[in-house]
Amino acid sequence: MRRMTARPANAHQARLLKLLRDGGPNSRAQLGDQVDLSRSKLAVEVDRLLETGLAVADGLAASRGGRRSHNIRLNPGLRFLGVDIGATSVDVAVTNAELEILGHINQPMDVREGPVAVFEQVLSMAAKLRASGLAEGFDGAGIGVPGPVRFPEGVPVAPPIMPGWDGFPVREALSQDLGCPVMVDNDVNLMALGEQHAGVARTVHDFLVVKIGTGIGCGIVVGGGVYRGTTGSAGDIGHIQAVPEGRPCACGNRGCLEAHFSGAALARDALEAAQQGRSAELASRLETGGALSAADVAAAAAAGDATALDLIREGGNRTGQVIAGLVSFFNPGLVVIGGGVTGLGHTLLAAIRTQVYRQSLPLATGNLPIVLGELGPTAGVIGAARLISDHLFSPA
Amino acid sequence: MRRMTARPANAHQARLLKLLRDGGPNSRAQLGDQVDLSRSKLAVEVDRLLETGLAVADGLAASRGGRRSHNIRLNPGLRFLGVDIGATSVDVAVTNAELEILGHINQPMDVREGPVAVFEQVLSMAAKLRASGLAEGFDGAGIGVPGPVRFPEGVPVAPPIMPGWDGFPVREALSQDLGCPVMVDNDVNLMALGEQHAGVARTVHDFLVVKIGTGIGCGIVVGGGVYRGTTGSAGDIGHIQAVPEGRPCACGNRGCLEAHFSGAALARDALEAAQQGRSAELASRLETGGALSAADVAAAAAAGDATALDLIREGGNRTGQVIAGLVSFFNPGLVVIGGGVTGLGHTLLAAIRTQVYRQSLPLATGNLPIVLGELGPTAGVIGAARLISDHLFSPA
DNA sequence: CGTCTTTGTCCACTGAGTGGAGAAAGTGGG
DNA sequence: CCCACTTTCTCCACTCAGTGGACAAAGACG
Repeated sequence: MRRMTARPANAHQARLLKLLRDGGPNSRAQLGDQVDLSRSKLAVEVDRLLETGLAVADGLAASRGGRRSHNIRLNPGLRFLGVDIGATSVDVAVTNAELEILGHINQPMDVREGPVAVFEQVLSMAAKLRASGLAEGFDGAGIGVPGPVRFPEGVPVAPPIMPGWDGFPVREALSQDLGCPVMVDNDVNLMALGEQHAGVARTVHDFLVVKIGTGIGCGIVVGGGVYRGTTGSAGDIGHIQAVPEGRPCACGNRGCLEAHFSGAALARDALEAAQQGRSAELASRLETGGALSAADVAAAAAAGDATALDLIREGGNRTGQVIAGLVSFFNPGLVVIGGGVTGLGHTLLAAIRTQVYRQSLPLATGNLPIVLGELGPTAGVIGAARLISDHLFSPA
Repeated sequence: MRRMTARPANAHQARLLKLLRDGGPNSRAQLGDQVDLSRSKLAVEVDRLLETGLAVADGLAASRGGRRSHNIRLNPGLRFLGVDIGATSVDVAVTNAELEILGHINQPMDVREGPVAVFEQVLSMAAKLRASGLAEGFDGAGIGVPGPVRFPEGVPVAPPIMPGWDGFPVREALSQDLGCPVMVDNDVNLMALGEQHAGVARTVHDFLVVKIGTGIGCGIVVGGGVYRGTTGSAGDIGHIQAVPEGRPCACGNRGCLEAHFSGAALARDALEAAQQGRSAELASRLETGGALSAADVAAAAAAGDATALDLIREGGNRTGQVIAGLVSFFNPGLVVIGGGVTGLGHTLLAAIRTQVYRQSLPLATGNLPIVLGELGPTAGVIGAARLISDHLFSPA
């Protein structure tokens, strides 16, 4: 199939494309109910979408008791590639134009191997998805990387955990390799977009997404759009001081949140506890696996291990303290907790909630849900697809 | 003079009004250079503004070497009232349509006396300004109050330092009393608007304004617009924990920034230092004045008093620590420090800068100016005028 | 005094969008 | 089965904001 190169010619068409993306197949009449255009105008714009191939007619619509109407849907052959590059693994997924995941692969990987090696792997994963018959090509791709990005250019800037990526033209390079438009963003921002599109944040306009993985980051959504800050580093909360004169951090300061609680810090703490004999559960896991990770702590906690539970609670308190500050400052309508450490589940959530509800003022917390993300590991790739579709479904 | 009741009929007129407000008198041709409209269309819209009396012709424009052009300016009879209600004083000012201050009064007052008493005072101050010939009436008024506001309705919600104001229909009541449209906002947001309109933040789109007065608050500007949060309490950073297990705060928690550094806290600390004999300078000032305020500490510091300097430095450190967190999170393009405590000047600023530059990541601080506000006590009233003018200069 | 430039005015034309008339295609009651 | 009613689609004349070119007015400059 030849890839789509058409773009909406005006704001009306862009609007319609987004409605079709978010609401699935719709009849002309249903579309008309949502866009406030005269039927004539609507018909013209829909016809143009059909002509350009962006949308197609698709059978009869459910009857509402009158002349039968044909459904319009986005071209079912459209394919987006969503790539979520984490610190230690990559997710690659294919979606259709409605951003439904058709295929999803996750592989371990180390970002520090540099962009060339990583992209080789990403491309081979994309090729595998294509080979399995899910796509004959991609109409666009969204990429998330674990560090700040100069968004307009799609270039990582001074990323702490991925040296070697600084200034690498990710967008340019991938666009070349894949032969389609590419957008690049911070992984946390994409997670926020994902939860906004298909997760818990569908109806909220101002919210925060805190991702606790190898590091800690925060996606900020203001007025329905991702806020990236002046230099693209907004949401970089891992290096907010959580403990005065606390542990030394890789960034050179002491007491950073990330140094006290994150996937990496948690694994270190667990190892120490196991070695010092403070937890039989963790020690036995260490012996079995040869190493400990956040997942081991989660399992130990689930098994009722007191030390593991303490580690989670203490980390939750620290995180909650920082989030409480952000809540006072930002007054969001929702806080979403996500990332690899989400496996710690409700113990973690309870600790965070306790801190936030205790430390922030009632006006800010009164109606503030603090919840776990709904999409788990797919949030990033859905957000990536959403990013590129937002771009492609806007007037050129 | 009869008050203006006209409003711009469309977005073009609104745009023109704002250009005239921000750029002063302009010829039709100069306006044309800025709005990207055909000369014909521009002429039509300008004529309508002249017809409705919102703008007037005003002499000949400076020649650019061709047919001479008449200047257009906003009606010089338009008057806005800016009111900035602080915890312990009120500022009331009259501006013209270009938001230049024509008259400004400041009086001490206690917000806790409640809205009725305060408004009585505000109205009498407004009457005094009117009586002095500066205005025959007001075309609109902006009001800032020291607490969170449900912005669309112009009603304070759960304001900690002004009990008795909760739910009071400020906008409604003042609109009745003054006989003109009124908009209400948090005082810090107005300060941000003021610095954006006429101060240090004219060219920045994302910035923070930290106001250190009786309490501590923060104005947040995102994409050129004030961000108010879900319930209007965004920027309420006074109750972020700055010192773990620190001083008890009126809010019920311990270690809040406001409990450790603010006009009120500083005065308490100074009093203690004077009574304990740790500062001869402060003690003598206490004896002379009978009480101590932030201004006394500023004076003592200027005189070289070590204890006063320490108080300022320690407060600056605390504040800087909190701001460092906000900078990491928000990645602003500028941080403005303002409020009553600004008198502490560069000692304070240096302490804050040190903390922020040390604790936040280079990417966020690399090009981040941290400066004192430019407008001092007029920032609030200018922001108030700006608020109502933005409202009135938008299509109805 | 004539030429060039800037500014203001007029007007025919374009193109997006509207809203009503009517046809097409369904539902449901008698 | 027929008829009244509803929903959907299509067509078309009409409105209206806005454009851009022609021309006039008014100055600068050599």
